[in-house]
Amino acid sequence: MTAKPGQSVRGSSTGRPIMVLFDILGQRWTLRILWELRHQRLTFRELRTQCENVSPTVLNTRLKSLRELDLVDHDADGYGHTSLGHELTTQLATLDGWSQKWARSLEEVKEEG
Amino acid sequence: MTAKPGQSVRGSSTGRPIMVLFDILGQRWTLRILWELRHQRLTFRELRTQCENVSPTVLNTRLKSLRELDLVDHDADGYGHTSLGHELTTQLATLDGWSQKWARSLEEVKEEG
DNA sequence: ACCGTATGCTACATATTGCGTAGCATCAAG
DNA sequence: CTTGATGCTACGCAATATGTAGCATACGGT
Repeated sequence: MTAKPGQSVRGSSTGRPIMVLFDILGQRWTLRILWELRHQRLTFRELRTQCENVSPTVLNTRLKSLRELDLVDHDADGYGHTSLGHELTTQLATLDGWSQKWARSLEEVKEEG
Repeated sequence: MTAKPGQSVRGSSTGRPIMVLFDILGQRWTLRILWELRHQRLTFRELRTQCENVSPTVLNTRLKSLRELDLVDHDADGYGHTSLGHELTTQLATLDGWSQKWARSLEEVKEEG
């Protein structure tokens, strides 16, 4: 069962939306799945390939959750973002730029140390 | 061992920073830990309490990773964000507002359906 | 010296979750 | 009536998380 905002999730009985969000994003492959769908819709098998052959068991479980939470939908062209899912992924996209800066910063630490 | 940018992580051999970031954020409690430190430093035990008594095993493992990745540090006042950790958490903070909108949207779907 | 309390952290057994391979059912095209 | 693509499930094994207990250290008070 996928927890929804307003319901208690593992690690939070408040049901605060941010906690629900952290709960699902904190499951392996969820962030990656949203990410891989950022530019185009993908079939189940294409998505598997993009996600380094994640096991279909996990992929299916995640897709079920993401569909229940109205972040991903499914049609004849395969899986893709809903409008909400698109918004979320847009927010996440800002992390891409930041992560590159972060990586450079870690490099410097390594060289200095 | 904590993967760093440039090294291959579970699910990605490219070492792309965004993948490394997704790898660590996609572990249970990581997002929550960063979140709870957003306003003040906390001791190990305070942090446990804030995180609904997460097991010390997991908390310690996460803190180790976050320290290796220069997102969290530790001093006499306990654990807190590094400047990089603060930046990251600032990015995540935008998710808080979005998640509330998302929760309202899910409510509407429930009422309509 | 001794106690009470706080700190960060580890051990260990159990429970949950994820993984990888194989393969099923359905459908459309040749 | 085969071939290839689809979405998806079964199942056995491995990795990860959980929860309780407790250790070692440091501090202040008596």
